Amino acid sequence: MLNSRFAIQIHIVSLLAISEEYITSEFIASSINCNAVLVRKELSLLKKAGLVTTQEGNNGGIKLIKNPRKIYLDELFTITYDGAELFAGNKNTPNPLCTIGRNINLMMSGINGRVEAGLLKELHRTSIADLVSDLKK
Amino acid sequence: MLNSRFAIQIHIVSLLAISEEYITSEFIASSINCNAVLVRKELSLLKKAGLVTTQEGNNGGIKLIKNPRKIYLDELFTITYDGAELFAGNKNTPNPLCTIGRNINLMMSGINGRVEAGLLKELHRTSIADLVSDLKK
DNA sequence: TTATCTGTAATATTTTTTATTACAGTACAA
DNA sequence: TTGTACTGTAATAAAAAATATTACAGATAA
Repeated sequence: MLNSRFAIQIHIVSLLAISEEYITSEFIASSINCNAVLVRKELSLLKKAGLVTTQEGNNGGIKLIKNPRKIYLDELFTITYDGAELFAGNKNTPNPLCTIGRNINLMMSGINGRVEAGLLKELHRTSIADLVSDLKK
Repeated sequence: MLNSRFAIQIHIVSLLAISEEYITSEFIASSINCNAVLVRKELSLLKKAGLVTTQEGNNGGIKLIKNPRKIYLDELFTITYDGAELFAGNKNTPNPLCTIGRNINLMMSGINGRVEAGLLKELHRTSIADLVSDLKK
């Protein structure tokens, strides 16, 4: 199973999408039920990507600045795992004296590429607005 | 990143596909460069799924019994991660008092379902025969 | 000027993954 | 019929990754 970062980002952005004003990272963390530092780390990436803005100091917090209709899940996925080669698997160096050992990393990298491209295409079909409108029905 | 089980299965089956006779789990493990017990665990699943046969005792080992042209990567993926909800992420129980907290698990489960279906479709486009014929070119 | 935020680093804890050890069961071959 | 070389699997240990905690500097509103 993947780590929870992608799920955390979706949670964060969904929560922001239904919130009118600034909400705090502690509030978000208590909704997710995880540590607020994890939330702030993801927020840092979301901010860098231009999805949210933050207000430091008293009564500060986080606010969504990108239209949730235009936030597709592939964007979040890319923000989370960019360049990670999620499906390539093994980190051990395979035996170069074996035909498969010599080639497996390239094979896996190819598989990873095709799979990831398909994945992003699928994720692009759903926006945060879709997700939160579903739950309002 | 995912664990290495999917990569290990692909490695195992590819190696078997280019081998004429029985090969041992130790030999496979040395090509992958991982512990032989991990290999045997995957082999146990591959055997259950009817892809390989094993011969115990001296001079024994493992042999492929399914045509590598008919072994598509989605089959291996399913054998490896069946029912794991790979993309659903977080295991913590989210806050049921929050609208998003109440709904996130269902949302993620839906996303997981769509993504996984697309993934399997993509993986079905590549067979083990494709993989090993590529590397022979 | 105090209380409440963000931002981030450093560290600790927990969980997952991988490796190791051990040994019973099988079968070939001398 | 006995030694050797396999599979199969359980139990445990070690390593790595994920998550949580603590700490504190900097910002800002009241």
